[in-house]
Amino acid sequence: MSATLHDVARVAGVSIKTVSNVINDYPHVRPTTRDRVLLAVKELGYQPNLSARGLRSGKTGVIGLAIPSVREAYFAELADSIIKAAEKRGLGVVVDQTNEVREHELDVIAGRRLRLTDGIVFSPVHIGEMDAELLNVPFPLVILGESIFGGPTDHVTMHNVSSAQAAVEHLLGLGRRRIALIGAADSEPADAVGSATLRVRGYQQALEAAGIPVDPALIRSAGRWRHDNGAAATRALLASGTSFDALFALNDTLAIGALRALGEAGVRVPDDVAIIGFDNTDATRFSLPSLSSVDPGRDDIAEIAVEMLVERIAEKGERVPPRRIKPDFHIVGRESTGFPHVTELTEPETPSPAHVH
Amino acid sequence: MSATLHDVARVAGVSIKTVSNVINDYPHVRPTTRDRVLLAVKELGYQPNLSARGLRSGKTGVIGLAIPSVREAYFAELADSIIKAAEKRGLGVVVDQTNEVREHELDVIAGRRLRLTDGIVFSPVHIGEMDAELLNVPFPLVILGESIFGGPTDHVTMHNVSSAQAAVEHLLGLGRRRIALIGAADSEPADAVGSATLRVRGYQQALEAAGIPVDPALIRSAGRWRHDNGAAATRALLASGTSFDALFALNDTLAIGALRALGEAGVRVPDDVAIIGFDNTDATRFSLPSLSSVDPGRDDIAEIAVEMLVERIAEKGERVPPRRIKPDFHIVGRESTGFPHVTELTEPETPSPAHVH
DNA sequence: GTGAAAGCGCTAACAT
DNA sequence: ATGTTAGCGCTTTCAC
Repeated sequence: MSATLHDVARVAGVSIKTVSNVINDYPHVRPTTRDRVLLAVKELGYQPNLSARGLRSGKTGVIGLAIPSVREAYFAELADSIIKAAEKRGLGVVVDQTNEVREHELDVIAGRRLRLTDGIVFSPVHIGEMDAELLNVPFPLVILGESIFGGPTDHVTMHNVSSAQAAVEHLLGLGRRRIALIGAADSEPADAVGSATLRVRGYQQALEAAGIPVDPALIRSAGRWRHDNGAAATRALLASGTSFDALFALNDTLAIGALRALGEAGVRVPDDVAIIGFDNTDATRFSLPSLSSVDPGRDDIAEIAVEMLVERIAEKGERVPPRRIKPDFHIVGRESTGFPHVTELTEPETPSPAHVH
Repeated sequence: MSATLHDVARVAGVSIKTVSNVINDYPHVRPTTRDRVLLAVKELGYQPNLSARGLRSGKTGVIGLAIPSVREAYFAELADSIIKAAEKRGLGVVVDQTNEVREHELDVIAGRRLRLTDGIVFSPVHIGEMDAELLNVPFPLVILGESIFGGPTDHVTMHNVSSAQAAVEHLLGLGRRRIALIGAADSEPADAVGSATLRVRGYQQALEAAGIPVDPALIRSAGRWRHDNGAAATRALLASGTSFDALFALNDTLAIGALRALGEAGVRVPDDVAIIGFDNTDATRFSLPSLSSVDPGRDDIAEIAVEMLVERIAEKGERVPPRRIKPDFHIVGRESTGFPHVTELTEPETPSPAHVH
């Protein structure tokens, strides 16, 4: 099989402790000794056994990311950002998909999944305030996207309420008054703090502040936030006969489904109906028309979450009290709300060198 | 800290071996003993230390997935399928993003990343036939998406050439004769076997079979297969003044970028230009117009890849010779090539139970 | 600055 | 059917 510390030590003519010191960049090693060891390492193609290291040190160098599904654009982009943030710190990422199943989410916080990890970044859907005590877990945990008030855990969340309010104000600013919403939660548990609930609250606040009554007929639930459900909710809205001149989709994927449904029905966007989505995913810049959206600061969220988790993993003894961070958001106006399209490259540029063989 | 086998053994009044037998479902344990052990397990909240198990057994229960980026729709959907296939078998998945950087890809096959895994599913971009010997790795490896001819590794690939040919035949069947292509490789290494090269070959074969000369002015490279590059390549094509009545985008994301660029230019799809993409990603069903595409059998690819990897991981002694599998593909006609739109739910239905608190 | 030895928690061999 | 023992490869005292 592969070489061990002992093999390297034998070849280099030193003890395994010295080899270990070199591998781990322990400073007090004589340069000549270090070189001898490194030579032996290269010669044998030695690679440390991470299971053994993990057993001894209690750290695996891997963190877990528990999200509903990588298949959904927001989470795909989030996972990309999380993986990059982890890689910067030398950490791997195990991705676990909860599929929005509460039992699966409970497994995550019970530590029944993702067990070879040093800590977990978790984006729950069905964990509410009533579950706060469950979050008292014996491993580092950072919660994303929801705010479990009073919980014992670090959170990196969004300004769900105020950014949703700003999105609706964006529509109001266009003179629209009959503003529909798709993506509300199907049912609302008493302790709901999910993104859907909070964004609906922002919608209501914006309308109330403008002196416009909230019309329940304009608020549609949509199940999971996927294209098909966005299209279906919009078709239902059209079929209901309720008139509307703007649409707030609680995320971009729903909005793109809505664009499709409106297009099929011959409704013009933004002339007849203005649309704004949420998340500012890559696809928003390439639909026809391009889609206005709320940029919730996703990259910041990922970076902060990983940084917090790393701190918790390194923490020993006295615990820092739980922290709660919300990055800034901003509204991005595009064609779907009457703004001009900008063809700038806004997808992140990643190095793509020529084929060097 | 957390309980160990010894703790459980002490509480249950048995030896640690018996506990281990129970944990690992070893059959020959007296039911009463088993119950006693399980009680102690529950009482102590015992969870096996996977690092220790990994060290001893040589297996971690985690596989690696190395792909260019989860942010790209095809890979997001692939990762979803791979994670589900792995979960069925009790395996976790560490996701590693190569970003199409060759050095990073070399790290993957050198085992310098994803080292806490039992095996790796790898979708390379810059590994060519000349690298075949590098694939002689000491760990289970399944290659996706490319076929390194004569390599020592299991492959699950697509019918890149013949399905691309079928896609172009689909366009020819509409009576189109000036068929452009976007997404060709920027440069072509001598040993290129990448998806781009193979799909271009299918394009050429289709044209040649139809007696239509291949016009290099109709073939555009596009860098990475992202929306922005698809739009840019299409704008360049339009700006070049070369006339075309159909467009084959080498993947759906490029195609959606192309739809955007054509829409901006007032070109009607499919009337003026018919478009077909590749991958049959979720987004194809919700663009305006909806996008015809090649369904390469992605779910099958994921399932087969994980199954092969699991077999290799379990393999001892005599090695089965490398296998090469290509699932069936098929062409999906939608509005962008003049087919009617179907509003069926074709995104996978995943369980989404009500909020049960 | 380097070495010797203990032991992390588990599984596999062997013994009973 | 259950117990005993050794040891996976590493890091971590504690010597020297």
